[in-house]
Amino acid sequence: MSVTLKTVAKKSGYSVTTVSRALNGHSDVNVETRQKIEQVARELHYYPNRVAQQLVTKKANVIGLYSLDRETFKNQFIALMISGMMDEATRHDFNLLLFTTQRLQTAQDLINQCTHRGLGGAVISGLRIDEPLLDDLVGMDFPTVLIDVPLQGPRATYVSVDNVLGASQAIDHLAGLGHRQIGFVNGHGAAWVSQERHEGYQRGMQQNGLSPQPGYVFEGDFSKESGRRGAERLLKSHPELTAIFAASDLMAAGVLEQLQLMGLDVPRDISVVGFDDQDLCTHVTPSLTTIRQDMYTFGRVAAQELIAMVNDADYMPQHVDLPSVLVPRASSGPRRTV
Amino acid sequence: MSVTLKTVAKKSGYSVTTVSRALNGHSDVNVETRQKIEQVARELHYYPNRVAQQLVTKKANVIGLYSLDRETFKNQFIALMISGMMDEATRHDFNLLLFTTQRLQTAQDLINQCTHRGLGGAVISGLRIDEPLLDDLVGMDFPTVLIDVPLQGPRATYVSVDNVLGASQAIDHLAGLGHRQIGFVNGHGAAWVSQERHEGYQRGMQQNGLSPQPGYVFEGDFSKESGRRGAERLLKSHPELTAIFAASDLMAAGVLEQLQLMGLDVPRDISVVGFDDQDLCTHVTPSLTTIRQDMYTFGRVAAQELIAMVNDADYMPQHVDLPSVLVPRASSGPRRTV
DNA sequence: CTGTTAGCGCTTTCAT
DNA sequence: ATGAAAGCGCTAACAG
Repeated sequence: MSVTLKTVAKKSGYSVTTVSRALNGHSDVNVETRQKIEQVARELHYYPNRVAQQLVTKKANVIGLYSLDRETFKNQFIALMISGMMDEATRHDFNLLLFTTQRLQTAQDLINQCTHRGLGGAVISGLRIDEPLLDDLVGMDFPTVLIDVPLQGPRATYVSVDNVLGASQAIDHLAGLGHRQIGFVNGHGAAWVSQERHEGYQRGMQQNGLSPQPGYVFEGDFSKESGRRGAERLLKSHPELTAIFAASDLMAAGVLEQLQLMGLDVPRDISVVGFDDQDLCTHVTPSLTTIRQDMYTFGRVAAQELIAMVNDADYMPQHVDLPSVLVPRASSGPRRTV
Repeated sequence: MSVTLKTVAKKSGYSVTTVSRALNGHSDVNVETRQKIEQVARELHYYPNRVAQQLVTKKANVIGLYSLDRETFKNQFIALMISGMMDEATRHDFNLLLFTTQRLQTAQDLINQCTHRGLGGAVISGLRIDEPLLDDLVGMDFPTVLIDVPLQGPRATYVSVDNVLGASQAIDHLAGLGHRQIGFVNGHGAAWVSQERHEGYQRGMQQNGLSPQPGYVFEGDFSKESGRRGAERLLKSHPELTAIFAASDLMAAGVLEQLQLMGLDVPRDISVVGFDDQDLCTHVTPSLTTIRQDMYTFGRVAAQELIAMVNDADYMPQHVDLPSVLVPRASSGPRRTV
């Protein structure tokens, strides 16, 4: 049937053990022997059975990705992250398994599910801040990397940008253009990044000598529709606003749409800044100024940390704050001089 | 260490064999015995070791996705497809493994790589029409489902929309609006869909009594930039055009941008229709009329066919033509009456 | 340097 | 209805 170590052993005249060692590059094999064996293996199109390998070594060259928030699957966010993870996994000869579980039960169940499938560790994205499982995860002896949720432990870490900084960069940019009344359309509170960006908004305002009024803040849910509602609501109650910062590009696109519907010109009448730097920034009119976070690198770094943990039980995982950078485009401009 | 069948056997007082059968729902186990065993298993938080299971049964409840064209990873296309595959896989208790291999060697190597990793079958997306491996794939005894590449065999099939029809729908729509000079910005020729959509364009023109001039066709590469170039080139040589059909939304977005740059009003001066119905259709201004294909369903159907093949060696895979539907939006309108 | 032996965790004849 | 034994394909001591 399929060609196994035994087949190669028989054909080459060596024992299974020797063949195994030869093929795995152990040093205690005669050079000629190795060459002969490799030759035979090639002729036979031998591929090691990873399943059997895994069973005995208990080394799982597989990492998993739990993408909990199905909605994010619709945007580039997750696709780029997967792409980054795949690249990094390939580099280390790891495979990437995708999980669809919408809701994670207990940490222990998660870990069982993983280990018994031969997973060495998992990246978890889209976890809500109020998830009880979160606390349990720290103590467990199973490598995890969270995306955009703060968690640090001997076998757990997270990757994100400094969202406080990112948001304040947006405010700095707007303040630098002369804006003083700046509204904020935030994502929903169950996301850690929302809390952080909110703080960044406040801090940014204060740093620029502006007073962040509570009424300037609208809590959306990262959807485009909520961006529209946010813009409408904010401007209705605070017509003095000359700029709006949205916590995601998609919401910013909604803001843009609503403003134009209301007959306002962006950026002449009012400026808009988003967050993420997805492709849609260049599709909308005017093109969207935003705070860029590189999701591809998120994926790479997450996979990198995870694989390091899987490969070395003593590896101390590092939290990585990726850079957030302002990308100025056409949607932000100097404050309208009344 | 971890809890295995043996652990459950010991604790329950039965043999490993019986425990295995009980847990796998075999009928030759006393009801009480089963209940006791299940009870113990639950207490112990027992999870079967899938790796060991796989090794012995050789049944791999894992399907793979080869996404060959890294570029498509950046758009929703692949993300939605993965989402659909994940849902379908979960329904059947299958897992989804992602492969990053950019280039596939021979069909045999592909199959070896898969089977030795415990893959039951694979979905392949982004395969070029000139790939030599394509022909070999038909004869192999390894379940494959291709995306947008025609291939039919006892263990292989493909899913796509009827691209000829889809493209002709676009032309019908434009012709119905009175357009007679319709340009076509196509994707690169290495994609099967390009050939099909080109034919659909031609057929659509003929069906509407219009003569498709070769000069009305521009070959792009699915990128936004190529859409811009296409629009520029076509209009420079054929200013009589009153409509442009692009073989992807992204290219259509480029077309839109270029037209506006040239001072043309869409749809008053010229109409634009895209293909895919990605989110960007509603982000651009004016919103983009397009031919919708549901990538989520692509994924579901692909996984479904694949899993059917994996589970049943006699299953005759079906080619599935998903519907393509015209989604009218603001970028297409009646022909300008000169 | 090479081979023998054991065993990873599970399923599956084959007895009982 | 239950258990003993063999083996999936591989690696890892341990001898020699």
